[in-house]
Amino acid sequence: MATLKEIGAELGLSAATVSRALNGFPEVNKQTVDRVREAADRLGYRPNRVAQRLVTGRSGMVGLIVKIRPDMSADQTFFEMLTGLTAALGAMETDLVLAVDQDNDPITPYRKLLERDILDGFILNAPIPDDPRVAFLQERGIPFVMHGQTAPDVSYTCFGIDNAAVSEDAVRLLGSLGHKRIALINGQSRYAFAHDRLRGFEAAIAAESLHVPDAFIATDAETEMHGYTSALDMLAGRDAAAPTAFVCASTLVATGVIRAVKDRGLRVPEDVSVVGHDDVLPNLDPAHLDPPLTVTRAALHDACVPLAELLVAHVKGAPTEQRIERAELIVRASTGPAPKGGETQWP
Amino acid sequence: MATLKEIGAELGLSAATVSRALNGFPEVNKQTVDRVREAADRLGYRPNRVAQRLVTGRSGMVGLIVKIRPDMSADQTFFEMLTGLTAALGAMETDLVLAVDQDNDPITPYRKLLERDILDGFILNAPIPDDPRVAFLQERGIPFVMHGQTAPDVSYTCFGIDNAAVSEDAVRLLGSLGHKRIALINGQSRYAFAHDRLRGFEAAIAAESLHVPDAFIATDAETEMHGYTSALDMLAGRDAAAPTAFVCASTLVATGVIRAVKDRGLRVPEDVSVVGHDDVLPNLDPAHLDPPLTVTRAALHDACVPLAELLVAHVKGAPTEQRIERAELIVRASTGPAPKGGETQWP
DNA sequence: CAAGAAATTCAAAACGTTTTAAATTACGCT
DNA sequence: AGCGTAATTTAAAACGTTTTGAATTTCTTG
Repeated sequence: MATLKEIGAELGLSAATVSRALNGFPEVNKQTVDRVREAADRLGYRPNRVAQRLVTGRSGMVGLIVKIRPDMSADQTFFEMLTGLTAALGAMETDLVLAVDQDNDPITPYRKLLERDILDGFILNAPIPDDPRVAFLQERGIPFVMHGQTAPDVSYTCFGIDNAAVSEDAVRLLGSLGHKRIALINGQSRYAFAHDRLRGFEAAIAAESLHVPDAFIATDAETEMHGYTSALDMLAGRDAAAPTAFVCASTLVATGVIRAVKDRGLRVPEDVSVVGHDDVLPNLDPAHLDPPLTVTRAALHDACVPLAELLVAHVKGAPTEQRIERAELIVRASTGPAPKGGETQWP
Repeated sequence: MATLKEIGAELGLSAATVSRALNGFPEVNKQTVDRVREAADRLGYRPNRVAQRLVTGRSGMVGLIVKIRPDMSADQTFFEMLTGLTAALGAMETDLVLAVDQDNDPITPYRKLLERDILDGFILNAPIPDDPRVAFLQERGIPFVMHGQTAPDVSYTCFGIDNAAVSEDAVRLLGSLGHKRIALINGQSRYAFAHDRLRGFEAAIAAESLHVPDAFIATDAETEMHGYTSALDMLAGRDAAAPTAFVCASTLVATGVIRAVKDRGLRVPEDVSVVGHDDVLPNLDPAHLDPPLTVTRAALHDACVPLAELLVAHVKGAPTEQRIERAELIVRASTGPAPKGGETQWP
């Protein structure tokens, strides 16, 4: 309720000095800083955000556009990101404005929100290869941060994990355990991350001097059921030709794969090894599966603070920056040595 | 990009007159209004929201706090409301700030958001009887609008449907068709709406001079499965004592009830009538069920514009206002005359 | 045509902050 | 003392709008 001017009057200072004292400018006397801090506390000063924004020219709000599926079901990961982002942005005095994308055209919601002219920037998620949103925002000079990236090397600000390395780590682990026939049950092929996973998979397979038939690569797996049916298909062939290891898009898909392996009368990891990827979502702990699941792990909520920081910095004028981190490989009981003698182990 | 001052300079007017012209003040010359409008269009004028907010003292942002369940699944109705509210508020130059409630304490998220001192008011949903949020906000004088109400007569601003009337209309219809044994499969008992539905149900039953045993009232039904199991339980008793009609909390619950009736070897509506309540959610059209479902209908998205209007008006100083509308009764093929001769019809 | 009323417009203040450029004070050194 | 420099503070402008109170113009009417 108190203003800078009031604090200044209280202490016999100008509003300018009070402002500088509270914002930690170096040229203000240490004693003065203390007096100002005390008075601000005492009077319950809270900066008027609107006034700050008027003078800085920024609104203090960034946009997130949520894509809704036709059935309007919420993505399991949505709330995880929403919680993390509101918290991370809130700590930086920035608000998150949500809009909902119901159109087929991916950029109309951005255009609509920009027309209202109240946003400093955007957080983009779920990039697809050659994402049209990137071109749209870049040519207008609108700051944004991408969660993930549309291609291995990009020039815009982004944060995410190295999805090629995710597959590479999994394949390298399985290769070192002697597996020769490794299958990939990949995620939604329209997204860039799935392309990266596939690329990393193929590169690692080649590096291990292995060969993978087309039938060992499934796409668009999202649910437990997808994992189940895909794995069942691959395990249904002649035993000698079936995979001995699965690299899965997610923990959820991996649970389906494990169920398929068991239904086929096989054991994990004695007959078939399974690797998943762990986004660290609530109530889906890969360590509590039977058997505990070997995963590459990168908590989705760990992305929120970096995303917020990168975006806010960029809005304030910082140059674009790319931060791509490596997921952690956590080996648990779902991976083991390739079955000895190969096909003879099958029931 | 253009400012009021620039438009004024262009036309030889003061910024004040331009402001008034654009805001439709009556004292400005008609010709001037036209000239200003034209120039504003031509120069692509957009009012600077931040400046407006600084001078009006309002932030132009209202808060919505989303309650997340332990499993972090999104409420089916959440996106429906989110879409509608962002659109309705956007049309009134107001932004929606979302926060996520993960606590058990229902008011901490409100306190946190208020501390940041950037919100003009709140939209509350899913009221429970004697909702603590109401007292909290009222004693601080924070404007809010409630979707629904905590009790039949309240003094705060709210919008919703008459949930007692929902049950009354259903029971009255069934009564007029000769049904004597009517069951209620009610929603989550912690919410106020379920209390209202029960109250209306009991009042209507009494008005029809009927009697309903306790076993005919189920609570906390949310899913298709809840409807299925509850109905199966009630239909499992001696035929002569089983209900001939069900009043259901929702369309989803009603689909479960219909499935139970069919599994029991009975027909809808020849043996058992079913009434649901239609929130008009995507991909859940009661008219396309088999048989088409008789419902009380009140589209959830129709609440968004009134909620936005009531809140914005209240923020601007309008007194509290209660708007409770009556849901529409739509009779379809799932309701019919009570089976003749009563129990003799049963297989 | 003057006076009064009505219609229209304007200049200036206000909102609360940041920032620029200038002013003041303090300090060290000859 | 005096001078230059560094440290600290200030006054004022700026952001773009709304609103107040006054001023100007136009219209009526006697």
